[in-house]
Amino acid sequence: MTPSPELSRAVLSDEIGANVRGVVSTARERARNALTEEILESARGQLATVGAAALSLRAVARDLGLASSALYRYFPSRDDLLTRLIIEGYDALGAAAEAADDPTAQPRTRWHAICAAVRAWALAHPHEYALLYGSPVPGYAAPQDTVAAAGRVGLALGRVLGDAARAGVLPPAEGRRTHLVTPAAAAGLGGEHPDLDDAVRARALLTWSSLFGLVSFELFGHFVGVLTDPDAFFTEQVGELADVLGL
Amino acid sequence: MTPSPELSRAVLSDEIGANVRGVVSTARERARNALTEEILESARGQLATVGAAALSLRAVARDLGLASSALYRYFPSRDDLLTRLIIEGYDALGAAAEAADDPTAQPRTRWHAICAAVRAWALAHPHEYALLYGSPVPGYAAPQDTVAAAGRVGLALGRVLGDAARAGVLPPAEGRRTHLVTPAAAAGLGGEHPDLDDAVRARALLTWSSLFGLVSFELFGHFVGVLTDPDAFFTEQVGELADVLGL
DNA sequence: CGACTGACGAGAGCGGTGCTCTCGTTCTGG
DNA sequence: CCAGAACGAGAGCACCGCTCTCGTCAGTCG
Repeated sequence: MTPSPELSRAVLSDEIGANVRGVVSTARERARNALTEEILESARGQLATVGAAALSLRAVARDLGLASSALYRYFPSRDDLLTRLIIEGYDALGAAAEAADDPTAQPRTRWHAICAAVRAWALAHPHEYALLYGSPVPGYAAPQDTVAAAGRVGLALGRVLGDAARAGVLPPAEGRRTHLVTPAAAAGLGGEHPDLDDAVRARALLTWSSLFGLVSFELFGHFVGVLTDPDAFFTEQVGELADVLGL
Repeated sequence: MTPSPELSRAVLSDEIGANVRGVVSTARERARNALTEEILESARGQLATVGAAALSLRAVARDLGLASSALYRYFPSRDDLLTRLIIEGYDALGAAAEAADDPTAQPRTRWHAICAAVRAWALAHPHEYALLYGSPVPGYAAPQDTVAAAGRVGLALGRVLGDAARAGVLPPAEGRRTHLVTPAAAAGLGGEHPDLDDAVRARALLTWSSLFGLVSFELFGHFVGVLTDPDAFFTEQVGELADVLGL
């Protein structure tokens, strides 16, 4: 069990040495970054076409003309590669949500825009969406990196709620002083405002999960044979959720 | 490509010959049924402990002291075994929902009871729940058998809605004559009643998917660090959904 | 400048998977 | 009773994730 000198820290933590200044110095390091990106690029393609479950390291290696063992110099395991893709996915979805949000618009319009953007992204990237919001890999414990990225969509929705409160659009809250919602989460759900109490924040979490419930049901086939016009249905129900929020 | 005489129809359609009268005649058939059940029993155990992704036919065979190839006499592929487990899962969840429903109670109480039963079942059978409502296996097309079983929970909720309408508990509907909801699905969502129009039915589908959105988020870890009391949160939000439904 | 050390890619190999094919055996219906 | 179907075992194929070793090359330090 003596630690092999072969295994360098660089494999586990991407950023080292000269790279702290954001400058890639040595040729080796440049090659390493380039190949890492090529691996991710190939893995992204696999994910998009065959899905996470069928994504294989050996296929990525074949794609790049590498020996499969060489990949382990860059990602310690298949799970680590998937984790990276998960983070990228959350980031892409969050970016799509933020791009759709016009902070100068009415809260209700913003809510509609963000929800529509989430659904559009999911329909355009079904396998990536399934990786993010489908069944987690058995025994998969989300590393701390992922939870940060995962919050981005929720934060976008939380901003809308907070801005609505500060604009005086929300109905007055009872000022309930329970604590169903964690302080950390509450901070991301619009921050402090008299019109935002624990009940309102809890309802915000309900609408958040309902949004993904709607998208997941549509994407995973639970609405097959049930809906005639998924588009119209979705926008109508997003409106219902806005009512629940008081937007 | 001449069809091998080895492959009998019995492998694909369980019910044949003397079994149509519900009577198992030959010893061979009795043995076949018994072994099929043993395979399923072992597979259920695997599913519950390691999850669907890690469920392996070879492990089941080892468990039963069989050669792995022998399993293919009973299930043509791993996917077929999983399909069987999916159907059983939907059935078990539906049974739990129905068992929790007291048709003599108030609609809102019934709604709460069914939702609580769904969540309880999911928490007690996380891997089974993930198999039903997590990401579908890539390229997996749900056989017709599964959709029937899958509807059971929805039907239970639909009965509550219909009974509420007939009891005059629901607020009057606008009588909107759109058709977002399929006639077949509408039939299961309480049937025909003046207080049940397309808008109400669509809202029912929203609350249905929201229920599973809540449960999935809790089970798949999206509420970690967000909620202090998942139980209290859930019942409160189920109440909100009941408000949306007008129960 | 040269030597050493660490990073690297290739290849073989291990144990696992789903699935197929063949081959004896055993049961069963005509 | 006997032909044919059903069956279980076993070998084998093509994959998979992952490990280990080995020769090579680059970068650093004396």
